[in-house]
Amino acid sequence: MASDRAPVGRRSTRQRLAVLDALAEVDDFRSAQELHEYLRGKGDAVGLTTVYRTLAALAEADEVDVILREDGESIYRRCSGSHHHHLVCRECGRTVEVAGPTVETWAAAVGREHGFTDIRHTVELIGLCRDCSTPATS
Amino acid sequence: MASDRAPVGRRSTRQRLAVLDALAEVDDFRSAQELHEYLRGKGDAVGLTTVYRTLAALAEADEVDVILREDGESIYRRCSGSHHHHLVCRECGRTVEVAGPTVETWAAAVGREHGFTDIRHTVELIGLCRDCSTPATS
DNA sequence: CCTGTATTGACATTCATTTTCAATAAGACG
DNA sequence: CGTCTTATTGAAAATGAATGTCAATACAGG
Ligand SMILES: [Zn+2]
Ligand SMILES: [Zn+2]
Ligand SMILES: [Zn+2]
Ligand SMILES: [Zn+2]
Repeated sequence: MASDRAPVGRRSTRQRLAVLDALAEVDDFRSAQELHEYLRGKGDAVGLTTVYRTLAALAEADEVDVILREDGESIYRRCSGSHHHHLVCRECGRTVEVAGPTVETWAAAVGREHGFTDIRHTVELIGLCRDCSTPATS
Repeated sequence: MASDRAPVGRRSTRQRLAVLDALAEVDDFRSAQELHEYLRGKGDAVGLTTVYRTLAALAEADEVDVILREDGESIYRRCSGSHHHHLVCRECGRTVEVAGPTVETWAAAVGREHGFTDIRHTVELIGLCRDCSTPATS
């Protein structure tokens, strides 16, 4: 069944399944280090190197989203196939996926206007979710 | 004249002027390491630590723009005060500043729609400029 | 000039990510 | 099943950006 899920010369190993499981369980952005730690906690340990390699492969295959945190560390998340952006709460990390036809159009227009082609873009939104923006300390 | 250019307790040193000069000369995004190398080449050497410190201070004071390159390294550029985004050529690095009222509006709307407040955003465009998109090897 | 304090920079340190490479396991074939 | 080929793993070392340390130095005011 999973005919095109396993590119030629790609084997199915305990480690890869473990990383995929972890990504499914914590449906949220996590760094490679964090996932490695999480797996270790579950008793389902996977070498850090392998976590990095697996995530890189998944990102390459567009099976996960990668964004750069402000401190430069990459964080990964299992991701719906189609193109979209993220609205992330800077307090609790809650993430909402957002489709942005508006931005896509804008990006293309701006590029054309300046003679640029093959435009790609990075768009991330950061804010405070409803829960986290309450005045606090009741 | 430059009354508010030098915050209280900030001295004017050869090193700081050198970094500012460098930023003025290469009117383009450069990493701290690259600027350090550039200054060393000009014979106007400045310690790497100082380059980092100076850039951080300038960024803090909104005198330079900072963006995260895809490899996670921070790159800096002398910057016009008002808020804007960048359209960068992935080949030659040519940069165009772009004002994006469209995106600002979209970002605010999306945030509101999901109950988020205090929205900030990251928007960068990457493409090929006219020169670099020619079929090549003429 | 003198002096107090901000600043500098060589060096050490941290920490994410990558590289190395010998040991291991997946999967094909008989 | 065994066997063999090759992808995969992971511990340890290497890389490289960024930050911390701290004694030496230079700015600026008096
Ligand atoms: Zn929140
Ligand atoms: Zn988009
Ligand atoms: Zn903007
Ligand atoms: Zn170009």
